[in-house]
Formats: sequence, structure tokens, C-alpha cells
Amino acid sequence: MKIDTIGVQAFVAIAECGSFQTAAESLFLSQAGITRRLQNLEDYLGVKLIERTTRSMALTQVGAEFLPHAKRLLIELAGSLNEIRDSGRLKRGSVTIACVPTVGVRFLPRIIQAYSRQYPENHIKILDHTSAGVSRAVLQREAEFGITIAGSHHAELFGVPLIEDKFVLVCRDDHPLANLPALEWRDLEPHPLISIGQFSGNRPLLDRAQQENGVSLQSLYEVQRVSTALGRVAEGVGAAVLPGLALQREAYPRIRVLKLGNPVVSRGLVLITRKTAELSPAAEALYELVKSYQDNAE
Amino acid sequence: MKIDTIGVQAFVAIAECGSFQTAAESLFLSQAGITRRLQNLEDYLGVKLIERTTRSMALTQVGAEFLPHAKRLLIELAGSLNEIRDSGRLKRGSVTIACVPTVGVRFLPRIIQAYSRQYPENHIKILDHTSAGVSRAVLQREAEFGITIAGSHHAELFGVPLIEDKFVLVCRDDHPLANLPALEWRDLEPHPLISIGQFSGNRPLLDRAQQENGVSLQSLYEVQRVSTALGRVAEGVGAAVLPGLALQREAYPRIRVLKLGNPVVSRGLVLITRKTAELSPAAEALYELVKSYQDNAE
DNA sequence: GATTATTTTTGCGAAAAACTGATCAATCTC
DNA sequence: GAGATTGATCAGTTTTTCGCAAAAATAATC
Repeated sequence: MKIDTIGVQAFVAIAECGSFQTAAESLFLSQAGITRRLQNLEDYLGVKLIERTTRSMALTQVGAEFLPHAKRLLIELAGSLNEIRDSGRLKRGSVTIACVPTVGVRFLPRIIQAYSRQYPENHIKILDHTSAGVSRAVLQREAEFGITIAGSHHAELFGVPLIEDKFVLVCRDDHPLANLPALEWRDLEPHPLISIGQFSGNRPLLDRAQQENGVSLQSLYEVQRVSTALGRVAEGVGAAVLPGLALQREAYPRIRVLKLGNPVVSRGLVLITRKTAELSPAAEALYELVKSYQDNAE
Repeated sequence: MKIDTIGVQAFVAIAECGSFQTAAESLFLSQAGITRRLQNLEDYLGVKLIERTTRSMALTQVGAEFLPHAKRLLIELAGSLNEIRDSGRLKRGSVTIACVPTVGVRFLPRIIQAYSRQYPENHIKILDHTSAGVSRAVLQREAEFGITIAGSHHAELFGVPLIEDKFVLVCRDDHPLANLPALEWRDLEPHPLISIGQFSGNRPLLDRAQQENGVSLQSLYEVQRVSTALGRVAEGVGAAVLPGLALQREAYPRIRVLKLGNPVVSRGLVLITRKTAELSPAAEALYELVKSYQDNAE
């Protein structure tokens, strides 16, 4: 059950060089070493592979049959090994990460651009998930790391805070609040709002903020996705409290975005990995890049 | 440029066992040894392949991608190596030999039968050649050994005499010589004979025999193959001096075979190999078998 | 046919490496 | 929190490997 390539390597070298001496040189070894290696292999196999005199050398029947296999195996092994080495040295390979939709749309693109400039060959796959889904994907190793909304940590996960995404009021320019200079949560109470459904990670944050500040907002309409809410606002149905990062400014010209104070409520975005994770070099590079964007966010 | 399977073997074992301890046992190694082997491989690759805590272990992204390749390579290598080992231990494999047509038809079949009983899996390929062709085939390694007519040895060839194939007179039952009790070469002089062409290894033997004994035979007809000569004899064209082994008794009912004395001329059959040859185990076995038939021939 | 020259094999001491056993650290179970 | 299990680490020993030099083998040459 003792498998070793060292002898095979010697065999192939000798066969290709046509001489022990040159083969030894090509393997940076003394000719005595080569002889020993081949002898060991032949002893193990119980068959001579190379027929040799001092003047000439030729493959045995068995040796000739083995050579192509041996060569191919060696090349494939070396290839695999080198590929992995490259993946480490050059941080090559593809990376799969998971994040909540907002992050994927607004936060990541510029980071990915920067990453692609540095590692043009690498492919990044982004899994859009709810905040719970991101944790799950990371835990199950579907993604090497994730970006999600701060909250309850799973014990095996390790989080690094990235940025605070402040909640803002979104309304159309003809909304009563549209032109107020400063806005507080209490100001919203009279106005019916479009709210985001249960599954979004934003909801618990908003509910708690209301409770702690004794504010009670009216939910007029409940939608599941931020983009839907935005559409309703644009249609004039009402205003909505949304995470600032979720907005794509250009999409609707008449929409106003107002800062909300007293208190400033925000959702923290965190970069999560498994505590014991060994990231692939390509992923490690992206991870570090994301971390470096910690503060220069909106 | 340093390729070695030992680490890869450890990696695969660990991945498959799901534990260092059991992997160590499966490789008949201590746990520390396994750890070391994997560490060496990982150091060489510059990448962690297995993510491990004392309690759990899982493949890294890179490791997971590598595992199937590694497994396949190892299996193929072990397979090739074992195949060769078997070829030695069980003398498995196919053998190619070269011989002159006569031998292939009359001398070899029973040997091959015996060989096949002992090594039913082995395949024997026989190359029919002229006597010069047999030498060439052996020298050029087309055949592992050969059986041909004794004569000039090439320096690199080594011959073992096998049997003496005596020349006989072949004639139809209505031929004047057909019923003579004993026959000498001189008796043939009055009769026109069918002779075998230049390329046959028999010709020089016959010519020399005539010269040495002052006998001069009449060549009526020259054909290239023994079987053709036999056909002509059967048609009543004349008699022929042929090597005894060449005859298939059953073929022509009216044909008589007469021993030729004074002198008895025979062609020696020799078993030839290259002097430096390393026969494959399967060939070696056949070689020895052929040699054992040295004397019990017709 | 003996000699020479070249190349492989072998012997041996030194060096490197791998292996083991014990111990340590971390995690999980009870 | 104690005990058990598992991988990592370390030191010491064994094994293997390597390179040099001498020897053996073989082809070429004279």
C-alpha cells in the first residue's frame, strides 16, 4: 500500500533523457541517486522497466507500456499541484459570497470593480439572501463569507461591523413632508406609511426603534421588497422608511430622500465568516478589500 | 519541481476518514505522522486544504476542488503500479514472438496450448517472418524472442538450439522413388526436383549439403513457399526436398515422406533473444517453456 | 583478444527526513 | 467543571536518502 511518485519520476526522466546522467541532472540529483530510485521502484514492482548496459539503454516491454501512463499521471499531478499553488500565490480562483440584496446592489459593485481590476481572472458569485439566509449560506459553506444585517450572531459565526446604513424617509415631491428641513420620527406619526414585510431583516430594527421612542407609525401598505415600496412611493401612495443604501437615486426623479433624526436609527452591516473558516486565497483577498471599505461608505 | 504523492495520500485519507486518527490507522501511521504529512503538503501548496478544529474537520474550498482529482490520480497510480506488480507476480501480460512459418504451424501450437493452460489470460502474438526477418524483429524489439533457423548469428543475439529438423523427400505415391526402402541424396540426382526460392532460410543449407557431398540436383521448378511446393508435388509435377516439420500429413493423402540419409541434412531451429534482453515475466515463462521442448520434438 | 574509456552499480559515512510517543491545548459531553 | 476525545507540537530516535568514491560492466579501440 506504499505509493510514491519519486521512483516513477526517475523512471520517466531516464526514459526521456535516454541516459542516467542527464536524467540525474534534470532532477538535480547525482546519477547514483537516480540509479537507486529506479532500483527501488523496480524492486517494488518486481519487474525491470529499463534494459540497460553502459552504452545503451532501452525500455523493457513492461516499461514501454507503463511510460505513457506514468508520464500522464505525473503531468496531471504536477498540474493539479501547480494550479493550487497558483491559487495561493496569485490568489486565483472563484469566490462565492452571500449578502442581502441591498448590499449586492449598492455596496458591493464598486468593491467588486476594484477587486476585478486587481484579479481580472477571478470570478465572483453573489448569492442574494435574506439576512437569515446569508448566515445559513455561510454556515453551510455555500458561501465563503457573507454581508448581512447586524443582529443575533450564530455562535459559530464571527462578524466585523462594516458600515451603518441609516434609515431615511422616502417620499414624492408632492408629499406634505417633502420640503421639511429636518425630520424626526415623531413627525411621521400622522402620515400613513408603506412598510416592509416580516421577512426583511429591517423590520425588527424599526419595530424596536418605535417602541423605545414611544412612536407609533401607521402602516398603510405592506410590501415584501424594498424596490416594490419604492415603486409605491413613486406612484404617490405614501411615504416609506427605508434603509438609505437601498435607494437608487436615478430611478425615480420625483422622489425625495429625507434624513430622519431623534433618534438616528440605522442598521449595521456586518461581514460574517465562520469562526474556524479557512478562506481560499481569492476569497481572503476579497474579504480584506471589503473590510477596507468599512468607513468610507455613505 | 518536487512532486510526491505521500502528502496527497494523507490528504485523501483524512478527507475520506473524516478524522486524523482513523486516517492514520488506515495508513498504518501515527497520528502525528499524518498531521505532519498534511502540513508539509499544505506548506508546499501555500494553501490550507482542510479546516480543522479538534472536534470537527471540513474541506476548504480549495481542498474540496482538489479532492476528486487527488483521489482519481491516486487510484490510477496505484492501479498502474499494481498491474505491473501483477504482471510480475502472476506473469501476466501479452507476449509477442517471431518465428519462421514452419515453426508457427507445426512446432509452436502444442507449446502454446500448454502455455495457455497455465496462463489462460495471456495473449500470444506470433509474427511470421523469414529467418532474417525473425532476427530483425527480435533486434528491433518487435518481438521479445524468436525461433528461427540456425545460421549466422548477429552479434547482439543469443541463440539456444532447439531441435534438428531433418530434410526429407516428398513425393506422390506414383513417383519412381516412392517405394524405396532407404534413400540417399545421390539417389535424387536423376530426378528433377521442385526447389524452394532464395529467400527461404533452407536454401543455403541445401546448397552447402550438395556441394560438400558432390551431389548435383536438378531444379525443375522454383517456388517461394513450402506449401506451394507441396501442392506441386501432389499434382505429380515432381518430388521435393523439404524440412520435415513443414509437412502437414493430413493435407494430401497420396503424398509420401521418405527419410534421406548419407548424409542426414537438417536445419537447426534456434531460440533467439537479444543478449541484453530483459524479457517480460509473461515472455520469460513462454521462453522457458519453449526451451523445455528442446528434445522431445519429432 | 586485450585494453581503454565510459557509464552504471555498489559501499559507506553523513545528513536529512520521517516517525513515534508523550504532552499540550481546545472542544465537547456529562 | 471534570473527564474524554481529538489535533498540534516537541524532542528523541529510527529510517531513509544522498553524494562521493571505488568497483563492476560493457562497448569501442587498438
